[in-house]
Parts: sequence; structure tokens; C-alpha cells
Amino acid sequence: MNPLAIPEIVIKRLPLYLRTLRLLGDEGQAVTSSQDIGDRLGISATQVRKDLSYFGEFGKQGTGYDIQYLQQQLREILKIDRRWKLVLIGAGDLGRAVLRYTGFEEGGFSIVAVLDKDERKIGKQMGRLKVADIARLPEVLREHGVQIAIIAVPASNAKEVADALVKAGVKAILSYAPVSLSLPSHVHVQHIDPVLGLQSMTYYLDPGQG
Amino acid sequence: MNPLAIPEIVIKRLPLYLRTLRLLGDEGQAVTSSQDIGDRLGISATQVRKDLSYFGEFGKQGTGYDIQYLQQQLREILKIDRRWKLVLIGAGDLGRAVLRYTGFEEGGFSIVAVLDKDERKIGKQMGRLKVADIARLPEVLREHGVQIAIIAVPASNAKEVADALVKAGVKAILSYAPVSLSLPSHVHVQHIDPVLGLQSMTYYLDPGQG
DNA sequence: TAGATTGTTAATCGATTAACAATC
DNA sequence: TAGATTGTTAATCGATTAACAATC
Repeated sequence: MNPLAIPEIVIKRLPLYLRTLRLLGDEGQAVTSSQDIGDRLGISATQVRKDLSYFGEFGKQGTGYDIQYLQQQLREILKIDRRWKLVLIGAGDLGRAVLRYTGFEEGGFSIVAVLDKDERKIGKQMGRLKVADIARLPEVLREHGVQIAIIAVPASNAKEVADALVKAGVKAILSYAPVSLSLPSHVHVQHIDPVLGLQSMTYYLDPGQG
Repeated sequence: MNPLAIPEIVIKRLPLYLRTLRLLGDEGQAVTSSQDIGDRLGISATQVRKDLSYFGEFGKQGTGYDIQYLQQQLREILKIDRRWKLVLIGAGDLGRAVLRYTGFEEGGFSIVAVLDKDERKIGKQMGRLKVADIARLPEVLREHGVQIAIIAVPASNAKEVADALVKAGVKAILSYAPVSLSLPSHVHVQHIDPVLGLQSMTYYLDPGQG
């Protein structure tokens, strides 16, 4: 019915294409093919072409894709042709690691505030930011015009924090807490849990050797 | 053909079921249902039952599943009814955060060594471990009987490190480096890249508000 | 017994892939 | 022109779900 409804699984592959294009560009190439992109990601050339075709025609028959051009197009599609501001909730070890990680900045995201509910942490300097009281969440979001939050608090607090974020108007959440958050459907959630990945790989391992 | 070939997507959901069961147990429940598990994960009860049915019959009609029993069964299926040893490659900020993160220990994994190639880091104490020279990788793996590695080095070094790991006999890799690793099919790889999750969520956001 | 819930089959749905005309 | 590669259709494949008998 809705010609604009693109499968979510396709949307999730676009950042992979973008990352691959960046690597290809770094290697000095100017042009690439669906075959080349697919090979590097372990997916088929057909799938790459099919995915891109949801958004338009970006290639040239017989030649392939201009790397810079396709990168720019994908950035626009994903709306990362601009910088997004984030707030980080949780000033513990995990929060500190998130703040230090340079990948967010490089990927187009800027952490503009760190908030915590622990009075002993509030006011402390963390990198270039000062930890703010989580009670100030609504005004911090408003001040900076932030729609995205990272949750880096213990599992036991994650639901409470997520509810507060939604109430304050956050539209997208990246959560490091190992719990499923059931939130209104208009709020987007991504989970990061490295342990889940390990726990599915052990299924395939031979314990005798470990 | 092969009755043992269970879809990978099913295997990947088992750790989620396990996590949900742990949370339910913590809440004091003794018995649960496929409906209850599904609700908490945002998937259908039918899918939960279907997934479990690949491995046996764990429930009781009219009653549901004994939480402790099902947990134990899933742990055995995933082979996490034992402790697995890991080596961590990369003693930078990211490596430090990984080492500090308690989720690995809680999930059944112990980091037994940290290795790096930077001479300035080798020999330094990091938490309870001393950073070892990556050149010692083969003997470290042999000594501890390790099959799993975590890659926490910059993207530019990840391929080289992954190849060395495979050569030294590692069978499973959890990589934090934002590059696709093309490795032999007998080596299992999971990637952690928080930026990919953010970059797919922005597609759905309204930039006007941010 | 009545109600609840499992395990499983068959139907449906959606994603991937094979094939190929178009065209650079 | 010949070769390469795109964009797209139709076929295939695989995953999810609806339905229900079995049974606690």
C-alpha cells in the first residue's frame, strides 16, 4: 500500500554500505560495483542493488557506482548529512567509555551532556563535560534540541530512565542495558549487548578444546 | 536434509530467552508462559514455542515453563553451563572499558589475558591483568585453552589481528572494530558497532526537531 | 470438568536470489 | 561493437504466524 514503507532490514544495511564505501574511498578507489560492496560485506550483489533501488538509481550500467556520490546519497537518505546531538545517561565506567569512544563523533554524533542521578557524580567533570542531575533532563533536551539518548545505566535502572526519556520527548534510544524496553512505537530503540553475541557463538564451539 | 541444522536466527534468540528468564526469576516467579516471554521481548508466543521446539519439549500444557528448569536447559543448549575463557586484544580505552565491564563475567565469560602490540603498553598493569605482547598470542591461547577473542583495536589493525587470531586457532571473535572481517567459515564472528544502530535510527527521525 | 497452554502442522508472509533486458 | 554492470521482475526460499489437537 504505502510505497514509502521500506523494510527495516534494508534500512539497517545502509550504514554498512556507507561504511564500506568509506573504506573503499580510503583505499583510493573512485568507483565500485554492487559485487565489490557485497563481497566485502558477505552479501550478494543482487541484494545490494535491490536495497539501493528502493531509494533511486545511483549507478551507471557497465561502470558501477561513484563512491563519493553514493556516500553522499546514503548520508542524505539516512539523514546523517548533518550532525546529531546526543545525551548520555549514566556516568559510571560504561558511560566514561562511551564518552571516550571516538566512533560517535566520527559517525556524525556529538554527546552534548552527561546525566546521572547519583549525587556523588553530579557536578564532577567527565572529559569535556560536567555531569548534570538527571532531574534536569527536560531542560537539557530543550536547550540543546536533542532527540537521541544513550542509556549506560545498570539494568535495574534502565526502565525508569527510558520512561523518563520518553516523557521528556526523546525519539531514539541506544541502550547498553541488558533488558528489553517496551516503549511507545514512535520511539526507536537499539540495544547493544556484547554478551548476547558471545552466548550465541558458544553454541557452535566444541567445549573440549576450551 | 540435516535435522540438526537449526536456523541461526533461532540460536540468536536463545540468549534473549535466557535473559528474560533470569529477569522473571529475579522477580520471584517460578513458572512462566510463552506468552509472557514473548510479551517481554516483543515477539509472538508462537515464535517462542516454535524456537524451543527445535530442541525438545520443555513445558507442560496448561501450566507453562518452569523458569529454573528452562534456564538450565537453555544454558546447556548454548553450552554456557560452563565458564569460557577469553583473550582481549587491544589495551586502549576501549579495551579498558571491556575489561571493566562486569557483564562478561556475569554472562559466563572470563577474560584471562590482555594483549597489545604497543611496546609502551606491554607489561603495564590493567585491572587484575598485565598487558602481554601480542607476539605471545599462540602460547597464551595454548596455556589457557582459549577459543574466543575480543578485538578492541583500531579499525586499521583489525584485519591483521583477526588473521593472527585465526592462525593461532581462535574459533570465535567478538569484534568492536568497525570493519567487516572475511574469515574462514569455521570461525564465528560477531560485530559490535553502536554507531550503526544510531545511523539506522536517524532515518526515522524528523531533523526539524533536533 | 473447564480453562489454560503446549507442541506442531499448514498457510502466509516477506526477504533473497536468479535471470535478463537495458544501457553505459 | 563486446564486455560489464545496472535496475527490476518473477521465482524461490525461509521465517513467521494462525490454527488446533493434545493434555496438564
